[in-house]
Amino acid sequence: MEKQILHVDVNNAFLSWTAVEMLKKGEKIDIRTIPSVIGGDETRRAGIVLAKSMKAKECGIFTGETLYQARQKCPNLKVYPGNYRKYKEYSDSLFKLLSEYTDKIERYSIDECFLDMTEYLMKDTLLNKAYEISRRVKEELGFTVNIGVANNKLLAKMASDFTKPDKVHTLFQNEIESKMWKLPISDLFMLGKKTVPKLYNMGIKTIGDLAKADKNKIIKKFGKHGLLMWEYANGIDKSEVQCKQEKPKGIGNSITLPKDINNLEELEKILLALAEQVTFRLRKYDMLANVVNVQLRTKDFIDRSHQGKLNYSTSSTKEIYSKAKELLEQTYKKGETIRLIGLRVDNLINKNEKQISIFENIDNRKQEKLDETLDELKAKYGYDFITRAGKMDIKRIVKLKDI
DNA sequence: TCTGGGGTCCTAGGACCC
DNA sequence: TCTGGGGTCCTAGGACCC
Repeated sequence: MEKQILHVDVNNAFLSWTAVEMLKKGEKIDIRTIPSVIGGDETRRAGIVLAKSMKAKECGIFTGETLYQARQKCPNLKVYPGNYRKYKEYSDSLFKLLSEYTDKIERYSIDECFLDMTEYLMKDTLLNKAYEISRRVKEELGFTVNIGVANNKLLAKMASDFTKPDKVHTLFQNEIESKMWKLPISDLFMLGKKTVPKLYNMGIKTIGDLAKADKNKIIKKFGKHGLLMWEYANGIDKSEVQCKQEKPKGIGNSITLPKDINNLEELEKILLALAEQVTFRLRKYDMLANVVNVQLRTKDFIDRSHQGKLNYSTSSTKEIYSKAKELLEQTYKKGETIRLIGLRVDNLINKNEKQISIFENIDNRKQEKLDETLDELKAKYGYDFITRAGKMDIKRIVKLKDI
């Protein structure tokens, strides 16, 4: 039986949600109606466009570009900061509303959901449900969504991306040719800025060109990714809506430093703060890791990373930090000027799947216990309550974000 | 005050083993 | 002495997504 899929995508999510929040607080101007963007913090050297209004888009502003460039394009642009805690609340409210329609729902990102409606349609049509959802979200939550209606996830996602805002679009099998094949290749999901020029060089400019291209030739040139893009161009996607919230495969935190750093000692201090954040999140999932990865970005935007394996899995701040420090020393070249530092842990397992390792430091167990106790205090009194000695100065550098 | 942060998956090449 | 070759694990880096 054919699947009945909806893809719900919030229009200009961060900007819309900020607009709704401001209106609630008595603001007269709806920032959705003026040239405006949500931007990162320029004083922290994170000044990029995170979301834009339609008016800002008309000026040629795009997500990801610098606020500096955005202002050049639109001198009267209004820039507002983001509020992730609030965004999570709005995201939750949307998810709650959508959950009334089906249990088979996948939270694809903070502002996108896939709904498998196959078993939940009764006498109504998929399209009617889409219109109902669209209307209810607008009336009850105050922001608009685009909804894609199709028989698989890929086509639903492509459909929700057609014209915006506040639209419902279908993309059924018999509409692929008329609605999708005429689109430029860059509009296809999973075709990024590196692949598009390569296809152009092969004379493939539209999604239709790719769909009609020789499958084996595409596979030969692009490997596995080639097969995927050829299938997508033909509207083929067998993937299921993933209802259950999957455990993460890895957890990482990174920070663009407010000022470039060119010595190991200062980097180590930041690394410790990152280790505390990363392992705190790891323990919250009741998981352990045994791969540690340290990333550096130089002032010239050159990225370099080193990873290493532990002989056992752990969530201990001390153990992870100790390995991370070792990796940092391998990665950092003396005197080099660093813009960003990041720490990730990978190869995660559930805490209860842990095997006893002969390599494990007995101290590790005690450390994990200590960490747990500290976590409980953090949960009770707030993340900032517990601080390691000598960490206060780092606090001003690494702003602890929503955890 | 020009370029975020959090993820997933894939690939190429080296080490190592038989 | 004419330098195999398959399999696995590991690492660094890249491409893509929101």
